Amino acid sequence: MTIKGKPTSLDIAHLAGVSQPTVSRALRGSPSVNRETRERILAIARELNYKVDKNASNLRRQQSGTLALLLFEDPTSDQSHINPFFLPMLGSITRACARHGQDLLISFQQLSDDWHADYDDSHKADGLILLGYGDYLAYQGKLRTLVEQGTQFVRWGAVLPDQPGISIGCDNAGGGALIGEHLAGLGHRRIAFLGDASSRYPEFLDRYRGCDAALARHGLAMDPALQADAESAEDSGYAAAQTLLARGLPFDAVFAASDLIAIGALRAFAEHGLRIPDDIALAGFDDIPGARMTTPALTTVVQDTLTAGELLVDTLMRLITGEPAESRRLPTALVVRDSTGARPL
Amino acid sequence: MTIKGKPTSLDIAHLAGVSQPTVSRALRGSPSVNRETRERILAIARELNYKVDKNASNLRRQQSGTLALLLFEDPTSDQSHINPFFLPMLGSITRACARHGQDLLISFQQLSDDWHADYDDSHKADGLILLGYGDYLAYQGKLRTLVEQGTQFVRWGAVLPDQPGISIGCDNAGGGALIGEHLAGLGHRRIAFLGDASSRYPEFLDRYRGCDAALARHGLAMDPALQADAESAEDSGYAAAQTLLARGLPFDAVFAASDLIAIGALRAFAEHGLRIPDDIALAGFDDIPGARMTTPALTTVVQDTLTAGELLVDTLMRLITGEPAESRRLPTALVVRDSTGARPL
DNA sequence: CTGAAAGCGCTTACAG
DNA sequence: CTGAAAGCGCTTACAG
Repeated sequence: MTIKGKPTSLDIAHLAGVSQPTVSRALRGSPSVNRETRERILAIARELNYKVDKNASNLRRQQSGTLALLLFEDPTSDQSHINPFFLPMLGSITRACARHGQDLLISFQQLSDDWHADYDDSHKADGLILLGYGDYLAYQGKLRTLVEQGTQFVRWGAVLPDQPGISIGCDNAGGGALIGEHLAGLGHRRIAFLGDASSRYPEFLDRYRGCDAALARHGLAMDPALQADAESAEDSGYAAAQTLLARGLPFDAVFAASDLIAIGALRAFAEHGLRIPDDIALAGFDDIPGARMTTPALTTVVQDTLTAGELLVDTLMRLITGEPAESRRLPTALVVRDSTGARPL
Repeated sequence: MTIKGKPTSLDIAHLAGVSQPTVSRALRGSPSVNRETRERILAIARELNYKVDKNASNLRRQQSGTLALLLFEDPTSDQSHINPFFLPMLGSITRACARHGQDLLISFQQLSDDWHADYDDSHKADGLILLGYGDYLAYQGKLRTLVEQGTQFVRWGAVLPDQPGISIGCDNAGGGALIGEHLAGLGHRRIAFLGDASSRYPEFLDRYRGCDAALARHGLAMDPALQADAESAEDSGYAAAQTLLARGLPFDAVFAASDLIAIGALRAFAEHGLRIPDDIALAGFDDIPGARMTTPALTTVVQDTLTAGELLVDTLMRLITGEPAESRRLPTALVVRDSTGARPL
């Protein structure tokens, strides 16, 4: 018997001398199929290299077996730039999906797009993973829409009390405290902050506050006059450092809200003849791959992106299957390198 | 009329007072639908936030409307590492897919997996994009299987004459020549090569040969005794540099087959007290984001990854729609930084 | 220009 | 343990 095109379960049924539904049951491991029958069917399926047609299966079961990953690009950066911080996360997300037998659709979005009403409605995905640094207020409304629509989603970002949906994030305040403790311990007093420390950027805000809290334990405090807005991009960090320098206020250390910002600031300081860490100590956040390669290498805070990716997928699957799920904060750790002058160069 | 769950085309048909097939035609912009009717239907669809069910549509049309991106991970590196070189390409691929109205499934694979028989057979994707540095011989057989199965695919990598399927790659020989010309022009004579320069790694081999050809124009040649195997990973580059140094042969410049290899080599040289570029000039290939951040910053060859991503998708779509398509080599350019000492530090 | 009919390849009650 | 039947939501000839 020759089969034109890809084999279907009906082809296998004919070859095995059973009905098509029996093939379906055998393939899905239903216990109500006779062992011999099942084995015969499986053997034939293997030989024909049969694969269940996902479209038919999904249509019938009214689910998609796929998750969608929406990566929000920084609208300011040129389109070739994806925050390298998300790279290892991407890896662990795809692996976690594979473990759950889910396919992963990936899509890059602008915060302004109407991504909130596509994947779910068209049955392309059972749930959404939202990834990206960005202006929180700009998309909070869309998150609310997702909740109203009953769309299942998890988001990487700051874990806030009043927030729509479930978020997985790192302990930003704790990470900020690590930096504050480190800098204060090195004897620095006037610590500048590069990054938007407002409720628009809650992750940065938490890092700022955490740092401030740590300083308080040393009788110090962050000075709002030493804060300059920046979003997580090199150019933005460069500009923020320029802004800070232009103010002419003294400072002896800088906490950049992300490594990308720190790298931009490094360039600005170099252009002004400022030596890091001799003149100014500089710390970042994220521990992106490039953080070890800068000169001097960046002191920073590492987040457990591998666990984060897995948790994101696991949590979304729980949501989809109706199991209880909750937001989570993951621990952070300090990575001391040369840019804070804590170890001999 | 209240609709339970997501609206279907039948819901819209009822509301519009037409048959369900007419709704389908109107939605797909069929010219044979009366303008008024179409507009009425579209208005209702918009209001209900109706989206065509992909599973049903794909099942009926016997296609998937999605492309699958298979990213091959370096089996030696720990699982958190994706070659950063592919990051901008990933971005341009997803954007190109969106332009073509295709969804993008992403999956990380080991070369050893049997990815060659899954996406296509289960109708999950209409075509495959294969991305990754790796041992070519290890998967050439699988490429052949894909061709035999009639699976549509494009691959990023060396463009070779006798190769199964279609490849998009950069002009590796041309890029290698740029490095050879640059190093010879700076007066270097004994140029080592870090990278597997065999037919297992045809991209590296082309870079090696291109460099050799450029040297020939200066009365020089690559010396096989100064070549050490490495695959594209930092650790592998570190090890290769150690191997090279252990041979005790003199050399004044090093061409690393990729930036990752160069970065590993940088570490090895530093440990041996060798200064770059004073003692040894070092050049890489790829211009990954980290290449500007090393100390000294890496001289390297940049590939047009943005165009590459687009071309990969465009070519695959041509294959799927049965239009003529062919392999292509994209131009490269030299990026001179500090590691070859060509400009004052 | 529109409708009635068929069918894509599955899964899942329902009988037996 | 297995089969006959229905149906998931579309698209596409085929009539009219």
